[in-house]
Amino acid sequence: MLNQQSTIYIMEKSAVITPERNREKSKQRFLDAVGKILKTKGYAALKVNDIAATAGLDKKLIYKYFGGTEQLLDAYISSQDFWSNVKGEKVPQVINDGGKNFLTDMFLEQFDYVYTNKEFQKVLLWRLSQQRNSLKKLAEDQEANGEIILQNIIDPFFGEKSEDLRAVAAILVAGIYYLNLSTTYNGNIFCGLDIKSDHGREKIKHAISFIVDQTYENL
Amino acid sequence: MLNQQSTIYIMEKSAVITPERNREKSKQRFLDAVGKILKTKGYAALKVNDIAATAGLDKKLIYKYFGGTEQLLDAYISSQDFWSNVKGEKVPQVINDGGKNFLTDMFLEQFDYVYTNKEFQKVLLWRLSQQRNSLKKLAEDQEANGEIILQNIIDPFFGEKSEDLRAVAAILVAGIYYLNLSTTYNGNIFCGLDIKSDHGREKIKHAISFIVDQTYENL
DNA sequence: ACACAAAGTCACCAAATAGTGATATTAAAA
DNA sequence: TTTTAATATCACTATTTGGTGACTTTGTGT
Repeated sequence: MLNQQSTIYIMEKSAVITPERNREKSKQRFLDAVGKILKTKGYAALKVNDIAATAGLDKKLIYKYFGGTEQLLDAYISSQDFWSNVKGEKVPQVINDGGKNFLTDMFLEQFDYVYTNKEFQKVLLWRLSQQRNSLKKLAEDQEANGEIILQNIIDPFFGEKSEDLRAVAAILVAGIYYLNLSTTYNGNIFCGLDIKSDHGREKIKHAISFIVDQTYENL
Repeated sequence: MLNQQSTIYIMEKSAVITPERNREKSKQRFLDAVGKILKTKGYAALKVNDIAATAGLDKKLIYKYFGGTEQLLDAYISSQDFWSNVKGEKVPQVINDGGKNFLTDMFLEQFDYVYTNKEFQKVLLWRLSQQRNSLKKLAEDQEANGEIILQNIIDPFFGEKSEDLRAVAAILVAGIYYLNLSTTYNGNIFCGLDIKSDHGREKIKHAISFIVDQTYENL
């Protein structure tokens, strides 16, 4: 009568949904829950109660394992590696076009990456909206990654005009981010182009390639 | 003894801070309060209690005059004209360069406008983060404004290549937005350029001009 | 089998927030 | 002056959210 056990046993196939009593696995479940909520509801919905419910565990454990929601979020952020596609390691060994093709491909790839990766989109938004040190660190990591590429590819080729290409790159990266963020909530049309349609996205990609081309030829 | 009046009278210079008992003026005070909070604390801080406190009036009036916080925010948005700087009326009568100078100036002006106008920045963020019809309508208004310019300047000059210039314009506008948003929270450095320094901003502006130039010459 | 430490749950408190009924205040009409 | 209707305030409730102490459950070593 007293203390009705809340653990639910599903008898079919002997599948048992029950806490695993494994600290590490439980921690991971909280981290996963953060990712899930972030992806589906955005950073504003990252509340302890919700996270605990999503993880299927008691919120008390968040305080026990991480110290609090803040630290859990920090742990989540540092557990992710969003810049894997823009890593310095990807810089090719042999470059004979000043890196034009490499840069173009990188921008185009990034354009699709941001488009498909909802979690990354939410992190971008999160970064714009919240003062959190771990998020700031994310931005710094990104800068550090980019810097490798810039120094290895752009600087040698453009010499003293390097900063001018950096400015073009900045506009491209920023544009790629915002275009994809914008279409999520604001609507699909931007400057009269449907950014969610294949046609619209092709036009944008074409423009990206064009801008890089022109920069290499006429800067 | 009972019911101590909270209205505060400041005797100096006979300046009296007191509710004006004027519905329209009070409504305006609420709208102003929304703008003030938005500018200083961002859209997430737009709570009834805070808005009422900032306006110096009771929150009950928000329900009475607007119906609720939602409607107040809607009223605020429609009371503002955020696209005043990108209005179709600004299109010059005589164009002999295909609108190149006009477009360049518009982009450069927009770059500075977003940089200085904190309220506008918050609205951009707000639009990216919230599901609110009035915000979506804002985006549509913006599109409508831009469309006038695009149709009057770009379409006639670029003909069937019009969509390709629209794509370049989309990247530029989006880049201008994101670069300025990013530096507010993420840090000043973007692609190795200090977007808040005069030098960095000059480089970006130079890149904007360069991209428009190249588009007009080589698209 | 037993003790015990770690995993996990639950009931509770405190603070913040949205919303409303009862009441007071005042400008202006009668 | 009195009445009245609109303006405005206040005190209260309900809900949501973050946080914690006391408890139960369970795997493991003795």
